[in-house]
Amino acid sequence: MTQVAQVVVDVATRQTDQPYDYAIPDDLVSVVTPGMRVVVPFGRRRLQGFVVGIQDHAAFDGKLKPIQQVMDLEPALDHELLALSKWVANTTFAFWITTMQTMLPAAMRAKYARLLVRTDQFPADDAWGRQLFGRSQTIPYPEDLTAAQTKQLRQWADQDAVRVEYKVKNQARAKTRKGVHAPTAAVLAQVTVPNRAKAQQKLLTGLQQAPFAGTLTYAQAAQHYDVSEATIHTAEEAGWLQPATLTIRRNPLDAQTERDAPKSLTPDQTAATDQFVTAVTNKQAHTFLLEGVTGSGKTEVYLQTIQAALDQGRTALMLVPEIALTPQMVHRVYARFGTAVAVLHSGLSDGEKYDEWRRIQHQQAKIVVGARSAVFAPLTNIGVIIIDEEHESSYKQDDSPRYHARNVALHRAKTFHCPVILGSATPSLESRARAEKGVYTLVRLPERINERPLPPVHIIDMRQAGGARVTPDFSPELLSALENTLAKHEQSVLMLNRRGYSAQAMCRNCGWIAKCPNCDISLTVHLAAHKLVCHYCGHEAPIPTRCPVCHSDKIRFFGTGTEKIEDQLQKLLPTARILRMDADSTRKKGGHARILKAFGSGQADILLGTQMIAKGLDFPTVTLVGVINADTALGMPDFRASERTFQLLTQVAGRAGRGDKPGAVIIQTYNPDHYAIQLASHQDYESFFRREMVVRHQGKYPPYYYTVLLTISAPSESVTAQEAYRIAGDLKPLLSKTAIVLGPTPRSITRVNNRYYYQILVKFKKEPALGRGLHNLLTNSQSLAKNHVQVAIDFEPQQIM
DNA sequence: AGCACGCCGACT
DNA sequence: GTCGGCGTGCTC
Repeated sequence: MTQVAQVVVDVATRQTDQPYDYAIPDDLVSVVTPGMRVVVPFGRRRLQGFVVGIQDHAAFDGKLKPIQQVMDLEPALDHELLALSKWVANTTFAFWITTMQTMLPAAMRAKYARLLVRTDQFPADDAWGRQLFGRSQTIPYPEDLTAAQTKQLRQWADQDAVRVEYKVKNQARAKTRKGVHAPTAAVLAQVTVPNRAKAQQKLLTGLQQAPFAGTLTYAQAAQHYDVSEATIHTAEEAGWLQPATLTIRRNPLDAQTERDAPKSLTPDQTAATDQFVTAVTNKQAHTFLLEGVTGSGKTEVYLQTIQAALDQGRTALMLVPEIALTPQMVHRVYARFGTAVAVLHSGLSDGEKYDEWRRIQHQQAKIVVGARSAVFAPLTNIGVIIIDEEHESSYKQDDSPRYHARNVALHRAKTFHCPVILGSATPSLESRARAEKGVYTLVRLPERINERPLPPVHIIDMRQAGGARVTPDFSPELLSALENTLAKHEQSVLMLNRRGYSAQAMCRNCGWIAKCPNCDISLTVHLAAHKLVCHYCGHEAPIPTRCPVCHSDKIRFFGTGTEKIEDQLQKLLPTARILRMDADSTRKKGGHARILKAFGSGQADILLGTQMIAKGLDFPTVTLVGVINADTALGMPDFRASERTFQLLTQVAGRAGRGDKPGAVIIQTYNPDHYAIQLASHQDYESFFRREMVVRHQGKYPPYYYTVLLTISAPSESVTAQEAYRIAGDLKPLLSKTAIVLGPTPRSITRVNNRYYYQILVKFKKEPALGRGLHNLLTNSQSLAKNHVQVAIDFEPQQIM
């Protein structure tokens, strides 16, 4: 009886998004397991694929090709993750292969090499052929061949003089070090070393007096016995130490971290922890919404709940926004749980991520802390899942697979029968509304632990301040507050809401504006690099000295970029040391942490930056927080604009005066009466929630309605529009009367990278047939592929623009 | 995604 | 007459 494996192949297209049947060779029958990565022939290529099932009969009635090799000794995805990958693919309209790849560390994603091999038929006298191959039998397939060369190769291929081979490479490799096994006393007793070999003798007596167990690396052994690594090597050559290969963890975290003990809890914290622990113990797949202001001690509640899960022999998963995954935060978890913690964040190299992933898979790590993708950590027996700052939009991935970590967490929790804790000072409306309906249990931590009052918040009306303003961007109030803070040798943080406010180059004479040739958007001026950059496609151009239209030399810059604000500020406060933190200054690896560290150690007086400084920043030394333009987000045509503004301002306001000195917050705005700004200044989440719910109800938006955004794009605008209308037309008959279809409309920036984008937004309450319908619509649509049309489906999009 | 098969314009 | 353009269709 032949065994047949169903394999999903590494080709992410709609046509190939299905399992293919492969014969399992006899010698692999006992090895091949669902969840394993295998190499299979596909057409004339060789590809990586995932085994998703094993059967004794093929559904395919052609000749089956055999699996070529297995890439794993144990399945890369266990049963739970395999099923989860299928579920995520279905619910996010992604390809199955894409969701499976997403679950693995980057180092485990296949790399393909195309090789050219010459046979003994290969003509020895051909000049180009000799140059091409040199002495090698196999070479990488040559790039950029001329037409004549391609033809020559094809001819040789026909004559069996050359053949093309495909190789699947697995880059994942544990890092190893040379080491030695512990020798037995019996072996040591028999060793003789010459008298003059002082180092050897020292090592030998050392080993006899203080033997070690297991294995040590060369370096460890050398240090331990105070000899050189060469001495260890010599002993190994002499044969009385046995060589060993040790797997090294690339990311050895500060092993010296001092362990801390659980802190005593306030009555509120105790009540919350008790509820969570009960749910862990009773294996309830229940969701809690932990609503607690900044400084109310949510983290301690998390840590003690995790401890309870560990005590019951279970594991824990804790998600944190990437930006909040700071060394301080990570340190806190280590201090409590030591090496049982694995951390997954973007600062790790691929190799380090792979090591952490393996530690989790091998159950050496019981607690996983990480950003969005850590929700797929290969934990088994999960006892609790925590999502901190649950309102953060970064939990939703904005390219395929467009999953929301919160939804994935809820699904895994059901599988493991464990509770989910969603924590936030400003919960998303979706979550807070579910708590209102009793779907989630609302748990509150209303008080700050040290009862430190919230800093006073001043709202500056920038419409009024017009005449008095020192510069267009600084009100007198903000400037004098900055001066005072500087005089007191205290630190300030200034936030600039950059969206839509980047510096542009314009001709004062004719009004010409530098635009991107590939996108419908103006280029942004980067003074430091002295060039124009498109933030959408990355196109770069030099800053012109003369206008290309009227040839005048009156090119000026306008708009408010962080760079420009920094210049203004430096002129206004010549003695201030200003540190700028934005996408440009943090691009390099670790740039973010480096800037924060410099500021934390007092190397600057003012930290100027974009939204990223509102989050993951915790410096007790900061006494003034200024927001230069609070309301740029409010002008966005997005129903979440108010929610975002409220969350951001509430968060920023919580940053001032965390230490002993009182703080102050100054918010400059053109909408001083807007409820999001008013309520944020009072940190009044509950009122904001009630108010915003009314708005959402009237607008038929989440949480009252679900949304699905279809984005249709193609290189031709007419094709894009035509397909968008066709899709909208096909969609409407599938929907009930309560559903609303908006669009198609061109996206606000219609052309990006020479593709045109149209959108359709569907709002609905309950459409059981919609998911299936959308799938069918795309699978059956032949015209799409033909016209290079791409359709992206985003369930519950975070950005609608 | 690749890769091949297949049917129409500018070259040896 | 052939080379080669990229439209169309398949990969277990």
